[in-house]
Amino acid sequence: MDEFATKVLEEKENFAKGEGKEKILLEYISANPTGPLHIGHARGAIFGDALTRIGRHVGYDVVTEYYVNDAGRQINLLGLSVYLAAREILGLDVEWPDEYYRGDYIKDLAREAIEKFGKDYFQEPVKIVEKNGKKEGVFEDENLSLWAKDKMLEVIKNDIKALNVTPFDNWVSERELYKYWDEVREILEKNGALYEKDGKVWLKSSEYKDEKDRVVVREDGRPTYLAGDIIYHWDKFKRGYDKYINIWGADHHGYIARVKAAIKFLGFDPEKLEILLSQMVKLLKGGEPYKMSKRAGNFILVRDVVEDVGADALRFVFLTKKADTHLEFDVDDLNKQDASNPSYYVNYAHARIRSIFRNKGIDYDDIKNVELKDLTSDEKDLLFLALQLPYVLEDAFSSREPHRLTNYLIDLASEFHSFYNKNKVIGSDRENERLKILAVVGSIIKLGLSLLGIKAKEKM
RNA sequence: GCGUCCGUAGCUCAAUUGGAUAGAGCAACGGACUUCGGAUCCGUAGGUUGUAGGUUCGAGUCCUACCGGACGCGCCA
Repeated sequence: MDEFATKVLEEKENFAKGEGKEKILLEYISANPTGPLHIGHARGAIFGDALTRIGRHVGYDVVTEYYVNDAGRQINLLGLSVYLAAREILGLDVEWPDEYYRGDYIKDLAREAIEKFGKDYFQEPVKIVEKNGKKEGVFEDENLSLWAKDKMLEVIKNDIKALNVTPFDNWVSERELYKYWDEVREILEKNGALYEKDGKVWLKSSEYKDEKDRVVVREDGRPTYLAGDIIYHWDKFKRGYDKYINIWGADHHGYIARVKAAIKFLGFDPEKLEILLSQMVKLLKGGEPYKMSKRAGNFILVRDVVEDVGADALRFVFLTKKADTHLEFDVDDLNKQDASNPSYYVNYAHARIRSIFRNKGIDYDDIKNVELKDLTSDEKDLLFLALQLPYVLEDAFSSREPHRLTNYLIDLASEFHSFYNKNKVIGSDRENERLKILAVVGSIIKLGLSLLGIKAKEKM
């Protein structure tokens, strides 16, 4: 054990590092660029980032990717919403359709759009038509839609940064992928995946576990969203990774079968695609359910929560639980900066250790050559647990369950606090041995937290 | 109705993937050295793991049915 303890202190943040494992493409968040990230997105974001950090540390070549849904109806709806909001600001008549995005960010965008495009741009009223019993706005100006989309992407990038999520390696645009549609369609046809019916083109996804076949080209010739996703996965698989991981919101689970079917029809191995679901977060506020709807504009912004409690506390809360089970918590609880927040518990353990070294006026390096022998059982237990980190990391990544690392850190902190209350360090006749053990524990906590994207506190 | 997932202490969640007496935190109660930082520690209490069967040496974990909940069942994304 002494040998490993010394290794922890010598290698510091490089302890338990591996290399040369599988190449993995990890796609996550991929929220529509039609609004800022809300608390539901945060769970997937934090989950994906923890996986990335842990995976990279233990030696996987993890490449991260965000798929930008910058085509289709939602983007059009965004442009329409900004246009209408601008007219309202300008004091012009507005007839509201049934569906449009609202919320302060739309108004902010509208004000900016007036600056950028000029007042005259918004003179023409929006025609409203009845479609399937719903009032729909007719809006065809791509310029405003795409401009608004780019603005939203900037906002999302800032939200990602605020969450302390490692910057993405790739941003892939759905819009740009459609130019490969003919090529992909040819492959599908050659593999007998498509047929025509009622003037539409269908994918035989029911041949591979899907409930029914799916339309990929509409009657008017426009490919559907699924077509875009097929192109995207074709593009992914062509890039030749060992494994592909997608993190989706659990509400998309019904989509898995058709995408896997498509991959098979493209001639690739669907087993290489692993889809992880991040369950919805059920939020309460003051004990009452907090209903989130993007269109209604009453959702909790990542930005606001981070401003309120900090990214670290939010990350810790999410990373203590499995990502694919339901999670419920009260927004008001995030404001409580007390013991009910386990991130304080772990951080406190670290801060205590640092405090001991401050009092002693030395650092970890100064005691790394102390030989550990004849350890008491308390000392042995604590050191042994701290040295489990490499196994925990391996396990947390291969099971895709970063919460195992978090719970391990809570265990380790608990073991330490207990030890601390029972055993004097400074001034004891085993001072040097104990300092070395605490140095190991401190290093491990710091490293573990950093792999969760949390910075260990020196003082609290 | 069909499909996917879930149901563990009053509350929020764990349980080394089928292993020994199901564990933490919060809430409750009782204690701890005038502190190497009490944001801590020690203890008490709290459970027939939704219900009923089944598989086996062994089930919170696997299978079946039922009860309860979430989500999906768009030519939206």
